[in-house]
Amino acid sequence: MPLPRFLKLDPADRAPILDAATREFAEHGFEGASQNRIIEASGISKGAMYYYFADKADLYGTVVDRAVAQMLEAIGPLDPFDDAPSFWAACEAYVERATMVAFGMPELARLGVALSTVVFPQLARLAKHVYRNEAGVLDALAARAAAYVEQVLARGQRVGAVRTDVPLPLLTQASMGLLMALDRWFADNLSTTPPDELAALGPKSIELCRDLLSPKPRPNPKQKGKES
Amino acid sequence: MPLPRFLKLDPADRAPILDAATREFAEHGFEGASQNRIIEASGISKGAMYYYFADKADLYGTVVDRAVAQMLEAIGPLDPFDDAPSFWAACEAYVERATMVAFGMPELARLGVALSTVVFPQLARLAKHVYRNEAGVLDALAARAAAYVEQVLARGQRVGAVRTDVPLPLLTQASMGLLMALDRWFADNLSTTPPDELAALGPKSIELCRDLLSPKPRPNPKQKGKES
DNA sequence: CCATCGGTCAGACCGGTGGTCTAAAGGTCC
DNA sequence: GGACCTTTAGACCACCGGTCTGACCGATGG
Repeated sequence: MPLPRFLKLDPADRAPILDAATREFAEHGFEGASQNRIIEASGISKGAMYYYFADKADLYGTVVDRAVAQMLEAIGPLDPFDDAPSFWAACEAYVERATMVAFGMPELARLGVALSTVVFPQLARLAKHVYRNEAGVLDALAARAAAYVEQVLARGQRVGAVRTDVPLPLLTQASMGLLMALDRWFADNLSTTPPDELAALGPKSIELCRDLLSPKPRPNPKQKGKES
Repeated sequence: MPLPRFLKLDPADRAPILDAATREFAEHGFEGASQNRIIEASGISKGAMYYYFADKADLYGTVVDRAVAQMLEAIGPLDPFDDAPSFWAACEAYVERATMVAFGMPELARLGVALSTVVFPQLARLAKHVYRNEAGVLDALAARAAAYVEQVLARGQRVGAVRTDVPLPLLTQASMGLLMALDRWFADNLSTTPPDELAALGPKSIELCRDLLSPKPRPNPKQKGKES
């Protein structure tokens, strides 16, 4: 995303700029961040900044990309699986790892890339009407994540762990929405809920996902009478 | 939210200000909207504007409040119900009405208050790290909507339509996340999906909600072995 | 040896932003 | 008529993201 000149820079010269920008964006968000402050903090001139990056959104995109790459690398790939139970076990483990990573690098996470945003965003699209979309940066991120989740669900379908009676893209959106909400709830209630209760709720939330996503035996799709 | 002086104003004097602000916010979002343009369009002076409203966020909050009130009134209350099937029927009808309303007043909906945001937001909290939160305006909205959904779910629990094995606030968040995602998907795919397919998907999405929220018969919570 | 060249970058500058402030006008009471 | 409070106009402020001029630098070649 940055202008090619920036990539030709010595990494030791690149880092302070991205670090300063990361700090500023993490602290104030995109709109609230001051390009001028970043310039001052990174010790380069305004001319240099606009020589390396097209504009503020470009800088933000570069910063976010770096952070996401770091987080994804720290989380690692989905464990292998070959049937429905192992699929769900792999998902549970992945989410757990992602949570740990997010807690391990809170500044990165706060970059506008809360855990939920990295792993299952769609956030940008949701927010589009309210907030300005940082020149498509988050859209791209959301699309990437959606593609990833969709692929995971497709693999889940192949081993019979995920329902096939709903269009996959819709199921993907639904899953991301649910996961985001769950994630959010845990983040919000971490400090106010007793740890043992919280621990019990982890499996519960996986259960919610399974209830949503598992194939459902429907007696007769044509009939709709209520049976006690 | 506005300063009390504003409320003492003749409604005929209030309207043009709010109308101009609504138009500007709907078109450009909060950050993108220009206070100066609103002032110019509403025909008052800058001094008057800051005499009536504390700041931009205050004006935005007032505008949003009015729009939400209009939408909620247009949607109406949840139909009465007395058992699980009638509960789900009432929910389906409500969502359907909400959708119609949102389509009927797209400018209002686009105010930053997409349907999903009015009815099941939590959006603001999600987006907090990325975007600036318009001085708590959306937080308040989200809290109000969450309270409403939670109350509906509690009533659903009372008639046996909603599971009780998960803390209600968590279930509320989860529902809102799912509903938001579904709503979003429909909004996105409205133009590119054949109408008949879309019509078939409406009930499907209600089915997803039911799968998530219905009480689940669990054989034995202590045992965890996989049975083929 | 010097002129020129592209690449790099410093910082003055621009229009626009949200928000403040002064001072005058209007309304209403004694 | 004068005092007092409310309302209003718009100059003004600091800061914003972004542009642009021109200084500086190392490489090239005549």
